[in-house]
Amino acid sequence: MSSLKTSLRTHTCGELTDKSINKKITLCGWVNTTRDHGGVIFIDLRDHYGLTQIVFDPKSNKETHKIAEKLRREDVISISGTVKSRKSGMINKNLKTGKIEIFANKLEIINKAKTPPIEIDDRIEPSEEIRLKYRYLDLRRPKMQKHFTFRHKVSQVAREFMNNQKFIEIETPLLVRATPEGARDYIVPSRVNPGKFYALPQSPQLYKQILMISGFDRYYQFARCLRDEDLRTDRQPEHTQLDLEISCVTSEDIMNIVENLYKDIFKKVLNKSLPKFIKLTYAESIDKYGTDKPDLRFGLELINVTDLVKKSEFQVFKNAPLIKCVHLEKSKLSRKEVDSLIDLSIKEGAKGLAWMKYNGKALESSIVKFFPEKTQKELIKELKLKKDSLLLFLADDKEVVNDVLSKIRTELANKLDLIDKKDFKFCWITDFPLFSWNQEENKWDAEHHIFSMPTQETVKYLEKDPSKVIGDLYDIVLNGIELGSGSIRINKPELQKKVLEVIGIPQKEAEEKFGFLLQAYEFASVSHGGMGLGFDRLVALMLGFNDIREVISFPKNKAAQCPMDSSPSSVDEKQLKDLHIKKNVVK
RNA sequence: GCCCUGAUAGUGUAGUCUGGCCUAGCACAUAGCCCUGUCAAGGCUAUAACCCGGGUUCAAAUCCCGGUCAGGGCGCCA
Repeated sequence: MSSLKTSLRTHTCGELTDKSINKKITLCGWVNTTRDHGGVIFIDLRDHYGLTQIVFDPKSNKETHKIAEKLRREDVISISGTVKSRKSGMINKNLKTGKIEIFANKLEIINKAKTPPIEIDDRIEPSEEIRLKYRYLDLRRPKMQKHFTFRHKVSQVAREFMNNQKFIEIETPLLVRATPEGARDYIVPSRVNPGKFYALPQSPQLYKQILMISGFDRYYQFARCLRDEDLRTDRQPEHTQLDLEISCVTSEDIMNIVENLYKDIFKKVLNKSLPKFIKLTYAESIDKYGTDKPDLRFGLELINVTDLVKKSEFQVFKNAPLIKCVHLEKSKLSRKEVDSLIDLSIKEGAKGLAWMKYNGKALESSIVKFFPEKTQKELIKELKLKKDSLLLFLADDKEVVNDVLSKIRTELANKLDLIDKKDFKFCWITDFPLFSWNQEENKWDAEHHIFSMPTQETVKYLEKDPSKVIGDLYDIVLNGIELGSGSIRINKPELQKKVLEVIGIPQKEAEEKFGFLLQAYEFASVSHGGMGLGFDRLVALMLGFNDIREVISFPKNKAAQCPMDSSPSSVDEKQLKDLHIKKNVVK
């Protein structure tokens, strides 16, 4: 007997096989398709588990056949009947239940359906707008049912892994203190505290650190994180992260645990064995790929040629602080395609993109004449050019070269189809600088977050030269997308205050805003660290999507609205009055 | 705040570059009829659309201007 048997059904639409021949059963579900032959009528009945073919034969039951003639797609019905095996020629191999069919002798229409505005079908992909407005119908589609079953599986494997590693799941508040750093907070007015506001958490960061101070050795949580910032394909106002924190660890320990977590997930969910994750320092990653989120599914590493080509008469190269190039072997790029890459570089902020082609004997391009023969020979030799090698050069200051050339690298890979879509290449990026210089505000910013521990070797530069301070920080990157980041936390209040001072939060302000955290650390904590792992992104990538809305049940549109329930909405004057809030909408 | 792209029946699209052959094509859906073995059934018939406003032109789905909406990106997102 089925474990999913209820008072209203004996089986689901996805489980009956030839083992159940002649059984009397009851199914309940949606009419997926009807095929009326004038006489016999076939109905594919659908529920979460699959499809089952129901047969209405006028010869055996006139009454039900008459009702069946009226059935339309998406009506919900309950049918009782007998499981019959199909003759050999009539087996449907595309269906789990394709070896059987149900001869109905009782049919009850539970609910007639209005004609749905979208097909419950994976053939036609409706527009984003329609999908979100009728999300409940969109979610009925087999594809979406699969996405959420898949997501559930991933989260179950992750939970199981965490539990086995002795992590305990602890929930932290949704109504929290607003934070001055980082993203814009969603704020919630407090009725009982006029003029005061809670914030919705951007992450459980402070709470999990405090949980370590409290002595909970290993914590995790599937935590909802909220940010009031503009949306993107991979950014929603709320997203889920697998948040974790561990006591008495080094970053190595944490990376090991997280690496094993991902390996376990890929093994158990996709049956894929992942090799050991590559580790790059921030400096190495910037050097080779121009970004701290490198996509390692393809090569095309950036080559620093500053010293090699600086001596040229080419003004652009002569004056540039950094010159890097990408070496494309066996290039078949047309002049037009190269031009479009040049356009891309300009759009992304470079002044241009220089190129040279090697024909097997000599370099060709309009700029070759500016380079002494010796330099040309060195280039050919050093970069091991072969016939039809194409070099794309970018000369500018450090930031522009790395930023733009990394985009050129990705563009090339997409254009030349160098990426195996089924490949998953994880890597760790470590040794991030703790601070970055904010030119607009003329101050230091925290590169990751303000609670990260400086490394022992570089902590001494904290006051003299913050740019030299390296954080005990690590990011996990999958296929060029940042999946999560973490660090060992500062657990000494004095050091924390110093770090806050560097980024322009003086002691007094620090006391006011983070006093509770600093105070907690006064009571002594073991060293600890952790990570926040983007869960929507992981699931989406595993399924081959960039769009996280594919794995979020009720996402917001680009304007952060939900077309289904029309949120955000206005509220009653009474509600506002209770909250001591006056509307002052400026347009 | 800025940039780019798009808007054609219920849904998804063709047509727009190069105005006229568009009385707007196709698929799915919907309605009706035929059909007793189909299976994302088949056949026939029918219903149904050029986002809004202005302009250019003999003529606008098509070109121009303004707006609205949607999507993608930049900024922003420690």
